[in-house]
Amino acid sequence: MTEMHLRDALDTLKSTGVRITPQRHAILEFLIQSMIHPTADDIYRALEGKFPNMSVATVYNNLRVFKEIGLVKELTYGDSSSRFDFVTNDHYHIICDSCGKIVDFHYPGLDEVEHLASHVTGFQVNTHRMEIYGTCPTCIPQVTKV
Amino acid sequence: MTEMHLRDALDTLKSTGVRITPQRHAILEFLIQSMIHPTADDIYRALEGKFPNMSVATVYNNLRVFKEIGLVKELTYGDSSSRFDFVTNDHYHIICDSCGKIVDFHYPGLDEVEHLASHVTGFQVNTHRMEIYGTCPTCIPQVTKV
DNA sequence: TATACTAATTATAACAATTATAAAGTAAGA
DNA sequence: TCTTACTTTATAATTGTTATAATTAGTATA
Repeated sequence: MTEMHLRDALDTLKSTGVRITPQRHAILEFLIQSMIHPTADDIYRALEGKFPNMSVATVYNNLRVFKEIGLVKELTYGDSSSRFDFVTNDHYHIICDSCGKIVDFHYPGLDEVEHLASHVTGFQVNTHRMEIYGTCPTCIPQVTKV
Repeated sequence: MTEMHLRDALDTLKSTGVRITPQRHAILEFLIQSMIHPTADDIYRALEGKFPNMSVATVYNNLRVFKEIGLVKELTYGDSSSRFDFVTNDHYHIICDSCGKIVDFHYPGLDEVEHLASHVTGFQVNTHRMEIYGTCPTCIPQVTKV
């Protein structure tokens, strides 16, 4: 699973003429196998064992590159720093207001909203984003108790 | 229309025990009558004529207060700074990728998504956000032309 | 395989949005 | 009016992100 995604991602790099460096390889690998929708800093700290000299700028630069070629999505929630998500099939996120955990879920039918929005506003629609906020099962007891 | 919203908003302040200061009054008034979903800095600059000594911190503090009592929503898109939106009835935003314009539109049926998400993930759902991205009618000619 | 060219990385500085702090000022109830 | 707790102000600090310039390293080509 991870290997397949990684191989696909590296192919995408090759076919778009983006050089495959050890840092890029490692960042992609981490993004793919990570389930935590990491921040740039998460990635930086996760890889500083393997690349003691890597600069934060490298992380940001490459995340920008990955975004440009469509491998990665940037998630900007209310909190200070962006999170990054390796793009597989379309999914949405549900976020715990209490502990911040992000869980993926899938919902097929949001194309209709795009059509309506396009019709009402005259925009040419490209894409959309949606997030749901709530309390995760782990946090419900704490939040509910008086 | 503006007056009504403003009166309601001031009532909300009173009933939640938040003091009504001239700065708060002006920030709310600006948020309500402004159609541009302003940034904190937009607000600050819009009011520096009326309040030459107002501090940016005041703007941020009060936007936080307004958010806490539900008068205002913070919109965090990809770009650097947050935008703020006075909460009236539920609406969504469609954003032009080319010029950044934000247009409101209304769509009733997203409760179903909340239910499904709740069912699949076990979360207790509070709210959601959605934005649509595309090209606005004004920008379509520029983007389309070869 | 060696060479050369171009792009990527690093280290650092700069920047910009936001938040923290402490002192001075003020809204609103007694 | 007086008092007190909350707000504002001014400023400094913090933090996430980007720009710069020099060094390093992929990759195509011979």
